[in-house]
Amino acid sequence: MQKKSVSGFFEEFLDKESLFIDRKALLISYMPDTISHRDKEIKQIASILAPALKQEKPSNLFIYGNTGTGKTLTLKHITENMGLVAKQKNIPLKIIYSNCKLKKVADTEYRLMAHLASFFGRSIPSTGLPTDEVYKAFYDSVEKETGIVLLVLDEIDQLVRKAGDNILYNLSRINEELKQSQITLVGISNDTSFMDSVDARAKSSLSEEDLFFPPYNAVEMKSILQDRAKKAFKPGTIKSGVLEKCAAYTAREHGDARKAIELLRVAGEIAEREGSNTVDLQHLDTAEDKLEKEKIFDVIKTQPKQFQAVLFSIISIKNTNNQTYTGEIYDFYKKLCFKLGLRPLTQRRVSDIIKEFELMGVINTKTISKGRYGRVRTISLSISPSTIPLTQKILEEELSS
DNA sequence: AGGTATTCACATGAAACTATTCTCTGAGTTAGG
DNA sequence: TAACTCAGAGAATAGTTTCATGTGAATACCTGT
Repeated sequence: MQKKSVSGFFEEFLDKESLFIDRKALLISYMPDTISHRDKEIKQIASILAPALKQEKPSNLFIYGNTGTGKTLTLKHITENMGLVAKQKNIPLKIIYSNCKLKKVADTEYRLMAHLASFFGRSIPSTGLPTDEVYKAFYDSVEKETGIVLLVLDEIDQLVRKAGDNILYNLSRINEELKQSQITLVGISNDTSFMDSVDARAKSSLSEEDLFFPPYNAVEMKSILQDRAKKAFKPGTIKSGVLEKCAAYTAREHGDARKAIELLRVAGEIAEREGSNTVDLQHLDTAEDKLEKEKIFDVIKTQPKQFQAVLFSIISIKNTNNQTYTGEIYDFYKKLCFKLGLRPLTQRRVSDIIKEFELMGVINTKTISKGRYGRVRTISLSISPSTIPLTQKILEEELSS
């Protein structure tokens, strides 16, 4: 009996037509062949980098723009093409792409250099060597390369924030010493004001050209979504209004196309699981909800206990009143630690943890001055109210385990 | 009334410390010739 | 004597603590009218 119903389920599953033609087109890793609404930027970047094909060193380039504005995609597109041309015409051109945000890969000076050296076939231990040794290894291998080296550092702001701006300075100085080859640095940054914080010396030697990627507006976003949807879904499966809403929602936030596409994918998956043969607005709403929950649960599960305790404190206080301050949270947190037998951290540290939660997008903070009554950081949750009780419950479980 | 000075409650920064992970080096040990 | 083992020195990193300094505006306190 049971067996039959299960096999029936599978048969039905196979019979059921999928909504997707190609789900891959909605994944973050997907590389479309053409990039829409970035013609101007593509042309500019290409003309800046083109000298590399003539064995002349292109200017260093910095690209700014919010997440999901197509910076990385555009640059990958261009460098891939350049690499192809170079290969065809036998031009020595080495393109290195490195994402500085990846933990344990390239997020410190040492690791970045080690990672870069690994592109030249040098393997460097993850620790134990002095940093200048690693620099030398990288320098040596670049020197052997003889030609132009295009060094693309994605999310370079993360690296500089963590490791200081002398990395930029050092990198720019390597060029002066290189005889056989030259490095061109292409930095990609999500933080628009990032260059302001960089040391003037490094800035003058590095930031020779820069380019800003504006966020997509709702119209552009819609056309991007349409392109992707055409590739990913069968014709006619998307109800009218879905793409519009998806575009409007994300354009309002930050013009983050990545998020819009992910939203669309999840909506599609939900619709398919429900056995619906169209994706409609209701699926989009569910998807939005689901993504938010996933984000928060992911944060909770991956953070250490101290972080969980702080978040739990924030949520617990938020339940009773709407505005909280660091001090109030810290008091609650200390009591909580006592109850849990946890050694409480200093307020200084908790203050940082709260800031990190903001970066993760779980809370919103704003520092305001209340005059005589001090300067405080007001904290509010950026989770939708419906998720809060569940979040609290999960936190409680995590903490007591 | 108008202007300065204080003061609160943290925020923010810098440096130093702790613990852990990893490499490298050289002394001591072992086994085979 | 060559190969092996193993402790100790040195590095990098994450996560924190300690100490120091900064901050914005509501109040307190003057001052001269």
